[in-house]
Amino acid sequence: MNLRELSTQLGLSQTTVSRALNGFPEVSEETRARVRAAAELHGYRPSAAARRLATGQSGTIGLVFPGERHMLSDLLLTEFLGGCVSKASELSYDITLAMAHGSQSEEAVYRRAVRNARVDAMILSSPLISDPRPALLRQLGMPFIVHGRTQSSEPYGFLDIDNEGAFFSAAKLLADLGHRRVALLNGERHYNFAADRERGFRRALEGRGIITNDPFISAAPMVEQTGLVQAQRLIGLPVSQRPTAFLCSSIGLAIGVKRACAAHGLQIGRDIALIAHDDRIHDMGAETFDPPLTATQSSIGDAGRRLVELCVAMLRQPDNPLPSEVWPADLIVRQSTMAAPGV
Amino acid sequence: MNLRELSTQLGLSQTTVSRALNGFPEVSEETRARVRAAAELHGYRPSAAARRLATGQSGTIGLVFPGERHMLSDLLLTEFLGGCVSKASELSYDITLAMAHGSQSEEAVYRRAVRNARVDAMILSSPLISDPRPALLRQLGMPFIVHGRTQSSEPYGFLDIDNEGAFFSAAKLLADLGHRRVALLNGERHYNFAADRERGFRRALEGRGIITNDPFISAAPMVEQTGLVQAQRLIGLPVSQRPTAFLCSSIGLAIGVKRACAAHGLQIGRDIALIAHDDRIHDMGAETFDPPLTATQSSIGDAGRRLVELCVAMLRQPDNPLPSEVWPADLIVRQSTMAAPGV
DNA sequence: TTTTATTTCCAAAGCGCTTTGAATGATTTT
DNA sequence: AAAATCATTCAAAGCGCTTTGGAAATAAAA
Repeated sequence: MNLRELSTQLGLSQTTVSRALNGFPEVSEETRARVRAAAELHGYRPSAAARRLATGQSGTIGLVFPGERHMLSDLLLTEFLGGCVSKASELSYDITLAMAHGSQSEEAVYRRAVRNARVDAMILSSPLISDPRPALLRQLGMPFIVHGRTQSSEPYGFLDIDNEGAFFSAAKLLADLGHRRVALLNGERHYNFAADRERGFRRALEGRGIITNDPFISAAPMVEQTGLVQAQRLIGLPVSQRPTAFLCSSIGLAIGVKRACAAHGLQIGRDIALIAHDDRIHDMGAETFDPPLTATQSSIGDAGRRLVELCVAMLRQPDNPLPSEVWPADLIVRQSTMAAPGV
Repeated sequence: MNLRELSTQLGLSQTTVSRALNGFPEVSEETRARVRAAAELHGYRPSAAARRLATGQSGTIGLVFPGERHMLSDLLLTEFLGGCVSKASELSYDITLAMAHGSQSEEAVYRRAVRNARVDAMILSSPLISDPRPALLRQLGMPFIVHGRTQSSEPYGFLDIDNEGAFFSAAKLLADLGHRRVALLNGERHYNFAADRERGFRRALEGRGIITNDPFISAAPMVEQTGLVQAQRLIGLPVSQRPTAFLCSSIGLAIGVKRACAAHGLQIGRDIALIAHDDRIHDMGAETFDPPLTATQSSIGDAGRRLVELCVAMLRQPDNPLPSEVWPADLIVRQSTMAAPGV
């Protein structure tokens, strides 16, 4: 059942039926109701393909799959994707994934996506401090929104969490608890979020005479293995020099830290204080950690949902100012933090 | 630059240009070359939307995001998705994700996907032993291919690995090594792959007087936590009754088993034999396990790639017989297996 | 009553491609 | 030389929707 059939059925023109169905004002409520009823009755569904051709909109948002892994570590990716897809479904948008393949550069992926015009907009994730993608997409005329922020002179829409503030609060808590040697297990340095977190960390501790030397800061993929290795290295230091507290950029890292502690007979929350950022990954909640983990938290799934929402809003009202949301990441104090030994 | 412009440029009809570009035989090689050159020169890209409308094909393959988590555990999902997307890119197909949202049943998701006709075909993953989806999609007239198999009387295309054979070989190896108490840590029972694996396991051990009692078989989400809990339970048994070997359906489970062993001072490859199925997840290779893990292996990423390939082939040649590929999962013996104690 | 808005609806022109059915000219065959 | 065959090319009809620019009918204003 297509539009023509439906309209002849109703004795109306395609124009009127189309407008009735799409909520245009210049059609009387009475006929609108009639049209709606008939559409419902005959199970009429407009053809996505025809609409796309006519409007030039594809009803699709693109997402580039990270080529190198642990770029967005896998668990984060799934959770984020889940959020995007679920909100997109609600708004009857599609999410399509692209990926750099073979020898193709990532830039080529974006160029191809734009050329083929199969997506109306793109979501950029894991932006680097200095990321070429916003400039590229703007130049190509493809609308986009960034999950996170980047150092860029040109304007762009984004949704980010307050990484600096979160890590400032967390580090400050540790300082207030009397910790004087605090380690930061962070993500890789070229990511903007990692830089923000380190800045918050330093701002809270510096000027208090608290050591924030390089050996106490790691910047590496945020996986358990990294946490284990780095914590082992730090715990292996002489007792008077080793950190009494760890601040981790992910729960995965925290798991590694815990294992390293266990291997040394140290208990989290008694011998070592531990705070991690909690992205609210399914089945990896800070509250189910043992002991329950003090954490800065912000749901990456919700971020995905909201990004899609913002993206669609951008497409529908292109004249609105670009979105720029910064979500707080509240510090939830649980049992993994305690006063520094000897305080 | 669209087809009309290009064709007037060339002094040819749209028909000829279209056919030249799409490799139809009834156009001379000379004009084909001319057309190609001109298209290249002007950077002509056919409009996906127009093509979709004209052909009724969307150039898109759909994948339904598992609503409940650990259905396809997250890491597997990412790896699988990565494979699908990478091959789809090569074939210039798109992958779009759908998802059950809110109160919607999963069936509704499929129905909606079909109604909206935004995908040409779908890939079904993680089929249950008795799965309603193949019947549903066939009835709705949506082409599909299954990653795995299911108990179904009606025909369907699929790509699966030889789960039964793999677990038969693995269990047989353990038996040959003299193990008499072997535990199976499997995925949840309603999944077809889990049933296949259990069957292979039993076939290898039964009739050899080897215990395959229920207490030695677990069927639960294939995550580390499950491995830890189940192994702790089993290792907690009196020494004369506890298993001397574990067969795991995933490396995640194996990690849990190893942790349980470590807690009991048991060493994999010396005190306890361990074999796991290795889906070749990035950064989780059996060969980097400590000790290197004896494993049945088959890349889930490659499976994703191949499924897309088969799917596209199905669409292009609808008259070909339905694909039915079963990949072997070779048993690679490494250092985690040894003769049973006292043999 | 005539004029002017206002509301409601319509015909027709795209959107850019594929594909059917036919025409043209060149080549063979009779 | 006429008829038949083949290799190329083309004009035109969709695909199913949106949207422009009126037109008809009704209501309000003069």
